Amino acid sequence: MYLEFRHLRSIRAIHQQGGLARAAEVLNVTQSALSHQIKALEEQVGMELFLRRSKPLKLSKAGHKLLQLAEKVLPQIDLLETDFADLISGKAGRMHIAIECHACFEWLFPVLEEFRKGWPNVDVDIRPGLAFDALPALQREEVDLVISADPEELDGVEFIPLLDYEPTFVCARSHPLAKKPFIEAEDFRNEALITYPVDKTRLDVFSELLTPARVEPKSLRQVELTAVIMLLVASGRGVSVLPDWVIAEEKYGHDFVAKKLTKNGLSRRLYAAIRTSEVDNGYMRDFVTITRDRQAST
Amino acid sequence: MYLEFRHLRSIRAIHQQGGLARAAEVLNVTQSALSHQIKALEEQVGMELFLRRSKPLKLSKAGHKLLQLAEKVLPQIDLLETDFADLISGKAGRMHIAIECHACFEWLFPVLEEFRKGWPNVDVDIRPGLAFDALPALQREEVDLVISADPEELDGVEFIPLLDYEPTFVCARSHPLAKKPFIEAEDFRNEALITYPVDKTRLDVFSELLTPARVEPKSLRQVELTAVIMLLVASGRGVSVLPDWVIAEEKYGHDFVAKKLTKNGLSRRLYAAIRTSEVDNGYMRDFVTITRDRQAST
DNA sequence: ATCAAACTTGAAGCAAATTCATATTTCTAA
DNA sequence: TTAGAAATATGAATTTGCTTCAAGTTTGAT
Repeated sequence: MYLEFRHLRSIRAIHQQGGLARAAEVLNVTQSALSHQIKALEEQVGMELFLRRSKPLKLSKAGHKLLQLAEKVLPQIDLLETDFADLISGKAGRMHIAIECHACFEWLFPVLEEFRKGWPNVDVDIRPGLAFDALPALQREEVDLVISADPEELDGVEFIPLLDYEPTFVCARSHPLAKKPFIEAEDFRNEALITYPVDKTRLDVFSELLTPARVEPKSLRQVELTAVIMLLVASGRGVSVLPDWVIAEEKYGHDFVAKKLTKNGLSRRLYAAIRTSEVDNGYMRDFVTITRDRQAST
Repeated sequence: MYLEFRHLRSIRAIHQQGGLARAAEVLNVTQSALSHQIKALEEQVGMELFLRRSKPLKLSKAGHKLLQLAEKVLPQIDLLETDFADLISGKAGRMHIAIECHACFEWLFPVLEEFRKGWPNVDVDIRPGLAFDALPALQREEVDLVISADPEELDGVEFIPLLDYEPTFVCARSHPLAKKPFIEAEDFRNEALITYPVDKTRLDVFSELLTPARVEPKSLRQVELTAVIMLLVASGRGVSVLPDWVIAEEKYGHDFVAKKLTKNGLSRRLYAAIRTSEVDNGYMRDFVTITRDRQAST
């Protein structure tokens, strides 16, 4: 059946106005056009849509069905228009986040919790599992924001500083290294290092310390969850290097000690990678603001 | 916004097929046409609907909104088509009934109860309150069936016999007339007659008996409800004339007696008035059949 | 780097919706 | 009943805008 919104609009208008002539005015067409249109529709459908004998042109059974559909469907288009207006004005949108760092969950969740309140029409999601090629995915618009510590010159992508953190050494209270004022690369030679299960190049310990110093730890163990890492460390099964914000979390207890790496400590910076076309988006900017504010307040 | 179903169909097809070329085949247009159409839509909306950089053409945020609408709306058109098919084939329809006789409720309700089971897609309703000009309303298609005892030659309307009944005299057991073998017009001269609140010309007692005999009852009282009439009659407050099927109803008790009117009794016939165009409708015929069957089985 | 596949673009053609002018129907009131 | 007015229907002409054609551009794969 060849039905179009135009037809539904006509049916509704004719019903509301109670006649072709008035409906035609409302619809900004001639009365003749409406007459032709309805006639064509009736041929399509194979039934009369209106009862012509009565003067306040009444709907037939089939006409009622059509009107019913019109009243259900047409308002949805209006809704769509406001949706589009929201999208254009930047009140609505999508912010699917790819995180390259496992530990980021720790601060990201609270930030998103706050964010959602201010931007109810923004579709927020976290997409783990594509840590490896998150930036290409950003360019392909598969995700909209990548949390990364390694900014690079990339076409159509901008890196906005989010927060600074300090990769920090942790070991059990009873551990021999717990007595040193700070930790150096050489200290890892005899240790069992616990890390997240990602490539060495993405781990601060290696990229910032061990690889330049050409030091390999005695053994390596990869663990998915931050809580488990802390558990293993606290019970003396190994040492680890984690961002300072993780160590500050109360929930992991106090059976471990944290130490600077190198005399002055390391410093790393996290960035939000965003498509250049979206850096001015209200919600994108707000996400950055919220993150920085929370960081500053701790 | 100028949106049409065509656009929704296109969006859906492109999404399903993953590309303009394949979608164009499905939609039976050239791929160029689709390209133009989408481009025009995007200009309308003010946003891109698809992400062109990726090969399996992906939807943008705005595109998703449209797809969402399409998946909600397009199936409803298909439903409409089956509705229309039902209407044309006569499986669905409307049967709004106007009754001229008050007492008809008694047998009509059970009939409709049975009818509904067989014709779930027929919209059944009883419309009291237009007893006076029910037949013009039938012609104007405001109602679809009129129950009437007075068939007339009317353009586009047919009268189909439904059932025969006998207008029967009722009075209290203790009433003097209860002893007579049958009742004549003259017997009403000293009686208080209770009738439904309608014009005399529509009351069997008058049209069939009293008016021809030029007899007026001592007094007249109009009562709406059948049950109340029976109550008044049983308690000796007056006499009445009702169809035999009412008197047969168990629920009205047995504190009254029924008598023939005139020696051989009166006989009246009820008709279903239907527009000629609908006499062959499956459900119209079935309504008649059900009514006759129930009548025969009592 | 080159080729093929897929999409875009502009101009021309064409079908279908609209308009104009007029006829017909329906309603109202005398 | 019959005008007269209002509303709807109809037919031909016109215009709109969708579609196609033909050629260009981009994208992805080898």
